[in-house]
Amino acid sequence: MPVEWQPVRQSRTHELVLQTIEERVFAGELKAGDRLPPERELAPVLGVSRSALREALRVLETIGVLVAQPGRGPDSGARIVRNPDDALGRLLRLHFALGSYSLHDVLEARVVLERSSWEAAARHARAEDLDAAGELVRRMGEPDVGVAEFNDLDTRFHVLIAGSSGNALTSTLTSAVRESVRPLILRALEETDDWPATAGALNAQHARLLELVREGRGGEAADLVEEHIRGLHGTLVDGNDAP
Amino acid sequence: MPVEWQPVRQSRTHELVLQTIEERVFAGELKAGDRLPPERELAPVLGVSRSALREALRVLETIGVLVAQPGRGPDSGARIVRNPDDALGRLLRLHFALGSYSLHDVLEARVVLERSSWEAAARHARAEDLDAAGELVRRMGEPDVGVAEFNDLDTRFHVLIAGSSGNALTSTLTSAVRESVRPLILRALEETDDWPATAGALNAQHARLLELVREGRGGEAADLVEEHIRGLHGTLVDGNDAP
DNA sequence: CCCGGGCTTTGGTCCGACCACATGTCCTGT
DNA sequence: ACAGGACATGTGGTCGGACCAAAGCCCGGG
Repeated sequence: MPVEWQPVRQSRTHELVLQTIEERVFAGELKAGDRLPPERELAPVLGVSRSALREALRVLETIGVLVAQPGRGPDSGARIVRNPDDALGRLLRLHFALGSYSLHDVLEARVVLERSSWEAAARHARAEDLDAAGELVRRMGEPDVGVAEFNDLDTRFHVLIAGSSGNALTSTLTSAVRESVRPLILRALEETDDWPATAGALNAQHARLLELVREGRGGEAADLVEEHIRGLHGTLVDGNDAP
Repeated sequence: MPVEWQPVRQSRTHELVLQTIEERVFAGELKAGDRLPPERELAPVLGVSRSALREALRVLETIGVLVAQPGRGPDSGARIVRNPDDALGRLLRLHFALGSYSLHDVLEARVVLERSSWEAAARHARAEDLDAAGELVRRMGEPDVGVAEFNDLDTRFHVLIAGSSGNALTSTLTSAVRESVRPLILRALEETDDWPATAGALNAQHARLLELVREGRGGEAADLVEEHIRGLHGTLVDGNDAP
């Protein structure tokens, strides 16, 4: 089998900086909560300019492993954090907009991830999460709720359940995937003929889902959430088509 | 319900630049393949310094929607691309190293994603992909294959099937999740007592999986791949524990 | 016609300076 | 002694200018 060659072009210094910082993370020398030295100190230590260092830090920031704050005091400077959700959300949103993924792809991924989430939630969800979800359902059921607010509450509902499943990774993925189609779903809901009826039907499924989870019937919840998602996505118009 | 407040701090100009570029992507004005104006032109147009613009471009680059090349000619400059895999892989790798996700989370996510991939592959996979996968299995079956190479081939095997499932998103996610535990799996394999036996057992499952896909028996393939993954992850030692 | 060297364009890097802001510090007035 | 405010300090954020390296383009010489 022919060996796969790939370009080396590792000349860019900010990538080298990035690599050394990543290595310290992999080695466990940098943990969440740790602070990096100030840019003006770290740059000469690494032998690079402040600009190059800053670009590396910016990369880490967009990945969600670093935040930076100016000023003085214990919270200032660059700190290692764990915030993958925003980063993953932006990534998927942009790539979905660029057509890297078709609507069909997103639908199937949502089904797979949420089936798993609901099944796990039926086993592990804490009562307070379910209560919060119930509150969201109650609010979605009020007659004066608008399309935009409904979409927002629906997102939070699904993300909340994913979070209560006890699996941080599938929770993050679920959230990001749901976010990536949020504008599409919003547009579809806005074009609904009979909005109150649609909202009522969707929310009835929400209530039933929550009920199933409360009773620990994960399998049925998984089936219902699949139906729920497929039904909603069926009304969406695809702006993209997979390459 | 209390309204959720969140800090505004939108002062950083590179984020504003990022926002305007993202808007053009969402509006469809920037598509894959398009080229951005040179930095020295674009920066004054946007009313920012070149540094701030560059940091925004760096963000887009780490998300995998932009590549930049110096020089002259049709391939030079900053171009919009669609390459989410590397970005997502780096993101998950770092966050796994930071302990954002436990090994259990990754295991469950792998199971869910790959079950779906194999089921879909049994329906959609092209013959050439299966032939390539067969070649990988053949190579993994040779007695002289080392641990590192086996790990590499195994990764490519699973990623190849995910790619042949016809779903770009689950393929990307599968690949990224598999990559995030690559070093862990490598270490586990290195500590195996009877390496040839382990390799043989794992590869027998690979061969059987491929056979099932060729025969279109997706459900059985899904079950077997779940067993395959759970078996392997059972030998891993967790360096992280979910927070 | 070919070919080779210089030119232009482009991103990559570096340096020095300044800005905004939050905090610490110290001085002063009561 | 205490409180309040003015000042110093440290941090990331921004800016402008300069130079470097590489990849194509162009033109002149053979």
